[in-house]
Amino acid sequence: MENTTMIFDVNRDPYNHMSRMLFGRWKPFLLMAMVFDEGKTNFSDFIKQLPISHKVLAENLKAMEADGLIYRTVAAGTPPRTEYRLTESGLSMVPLLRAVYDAGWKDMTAKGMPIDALGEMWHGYRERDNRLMYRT
Amino acid sequence: MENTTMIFDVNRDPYNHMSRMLFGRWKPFLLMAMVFDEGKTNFSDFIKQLPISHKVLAENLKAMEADGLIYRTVAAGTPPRTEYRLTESGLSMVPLLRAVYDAGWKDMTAKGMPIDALGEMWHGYRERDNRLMYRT
DNA sequence: CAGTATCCTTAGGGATACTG
DNA sequence: CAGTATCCCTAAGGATACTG
Repeated sequence: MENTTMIFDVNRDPYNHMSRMLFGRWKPFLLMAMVFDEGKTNFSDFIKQLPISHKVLAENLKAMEADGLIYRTVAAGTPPRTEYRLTESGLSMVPLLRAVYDAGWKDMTAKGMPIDALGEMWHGYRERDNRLMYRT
Repeated sequence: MENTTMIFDVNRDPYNHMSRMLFGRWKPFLLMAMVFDEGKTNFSDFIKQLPISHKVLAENLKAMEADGLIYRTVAAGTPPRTEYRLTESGLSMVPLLRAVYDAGWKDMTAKGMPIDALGEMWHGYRERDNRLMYRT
């Protein structure tokens, strides 16, 4: 066969798919928040737990919904309450997230890098203290 | 305890550490290239296999060296040959990369999204064909 | 061959204010 | 409460040319 110029299309690659769908700056936290809240979290609870803006939160939740990781329910009332829950697909990503967190935790520890204490609470590396984990 | 304003420092979080160190646009490919080349790859071999610019490649390799994932050797000669190899630490990341690739491959397949054929060759989902995988 | 050096474009995120 | 709408800023990456 002669010279071929066939090259990678990185945009059709599973790594990039996962980076986009699951490993942005906020998505692992949003997903894990739903796990720790026993499956449902409302909009303002995300805000209380993370230094994220409304805009970025809304964007991320929309993308995750479009990717089939979560779904949204609105309970009527005044004011109405919107809850976000994990789908089966979203739940299936948890072990992978934990594996990534574990590898990162070990690498940072080995290198003597400081690790956020609240993150450790979220992930079971430190005892949870809800007085610290929620802004009121 | 009264109201506390303690919040996350996402920059001290293992997810972000891993995203930065291992999951950029190119790093999984650079790392896997070294695995498939039996541990050593020289600068231009990366260029031949990926649509990456010299500048971005150099930046990524430097960062990976600083993070202890790879190391560099220069063999004297005309021209000199520079080889990059995985460290123990870099090699230890391979199972995690495979797990992420697998999850992404399955998710994309389930959703009917097209997957890059060359990437599949790299990851053992399709038989390797070096005539396709190298630009000459 | 194995890089630097410049310059440019874009996506992701941040701050703030407004609305049903 | 649960979002939109604006505007801004920076970091990652791309194109191209140059060098020991």
